[in-house]
Amino acid sequence: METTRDKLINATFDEVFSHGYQGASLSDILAKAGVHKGSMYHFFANKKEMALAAIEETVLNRNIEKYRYVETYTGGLLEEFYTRLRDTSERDFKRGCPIANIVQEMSNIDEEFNVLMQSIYGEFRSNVKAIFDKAVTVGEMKPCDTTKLALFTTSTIEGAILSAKATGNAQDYVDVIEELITHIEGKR
Amino acid sequence: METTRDKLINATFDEVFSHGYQGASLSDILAKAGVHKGSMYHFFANKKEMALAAIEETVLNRNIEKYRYVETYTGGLLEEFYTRLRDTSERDFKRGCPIANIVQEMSNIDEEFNVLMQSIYGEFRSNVKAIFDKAVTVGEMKPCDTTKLALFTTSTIEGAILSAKATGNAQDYVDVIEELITHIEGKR
DNA sequence: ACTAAAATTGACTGATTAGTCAAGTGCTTT
DNA sequence: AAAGCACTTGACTAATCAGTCAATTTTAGT
Repeated sequence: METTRDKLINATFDEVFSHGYQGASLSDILAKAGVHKGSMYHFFANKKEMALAAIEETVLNRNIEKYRYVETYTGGLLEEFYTRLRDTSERDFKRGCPIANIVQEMSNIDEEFNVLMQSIYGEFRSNVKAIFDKAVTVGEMKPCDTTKLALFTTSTIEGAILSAKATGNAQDYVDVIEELITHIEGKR
Repeated sequence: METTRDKLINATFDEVFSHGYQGASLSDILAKAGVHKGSMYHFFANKKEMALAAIEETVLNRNIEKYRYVETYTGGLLEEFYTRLRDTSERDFKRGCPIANIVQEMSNIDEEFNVLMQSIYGEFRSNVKAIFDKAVTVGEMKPCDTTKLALFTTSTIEGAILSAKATGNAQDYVDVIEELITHIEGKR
């Protein structure tokens, strides 16, 4: 069952993803969630705390499943990584990447957002690094500076999503990803 | 001499760069510019038109100089491109890339912003493509799909700036750029 | 069934928002 | 010097913003 708090978290994440934090209207969130203002202030101190909770919890939940395969998978780890990278079915190129959006909008404005996004972004990077590290361990890849490769990979992925958002053309994402994969393959 | 309109354009660009379009306060812009509200509405129909003008004109002015070297330069074009890429002295990693910021914030919200950013982003890409094209022409680089290489390059640059903004570490930008240059060098 | 706590309701506040406008200033042209 | 136009001034409006709160209902524990 979706509790009142869940409704608020989901509506907030969606609204912030669409309009940014500053552009997110509290009344719109409440209308979307079907929750009254007083109820919201019962669960959250203010708009900011609710938004921070929405981002943290939503991203956390998604990532738990997203990178589970790395631990269980034994063979063809990089291929699996590529396949997931190529998969555009769950990407929303109109809205872009929720993490990147918030980083761009809030990192230099608000310290609490900055801290949260630093942690989320760092986690993203270390998840990718873990894939490369494992690929090296199991012999799928020659030893290399996986920290820098993960930084390069995550940066390029975010850039690819941005390009597709800027042009309105999902193919841009695909093209960048293919070139990125070629680059990573050069390390084998 | 800095006209009233110039003051408004500059203050608007700076304020939008810092706080985003939606987060930009008209009163703050006016205070920063030292211009009264009525004056502003004499030059611009509304906040949005002023912001669009500020972005377009500022970016236009900067790009006119930024890529002039491509036409005049004859030898070591790629090296010059790398040097400029490596130069972080004019980058503001706290605020990130003004273009990317606006794309992220506004492309999916407002059609006028979308059109403008699509044009600016397209120009960025074709400027980079022109460098690779010329490099191929003068024999600095083997013939290749310069359209896709330019897409990859611009995407990765934007991703690099985002990474540095997310972590607050300018070195991230430098590291990504070095890997990017290595990748481009592979095409020679 | 009774009590207490948790959750909900919705009207209200004060601040801030973008935008309007009538009156006034000052430069330019004749 | 007179007229006309570009520009400036700052008070004003209406809407929206986040946030408050006392009263009420619902739920849970005994």
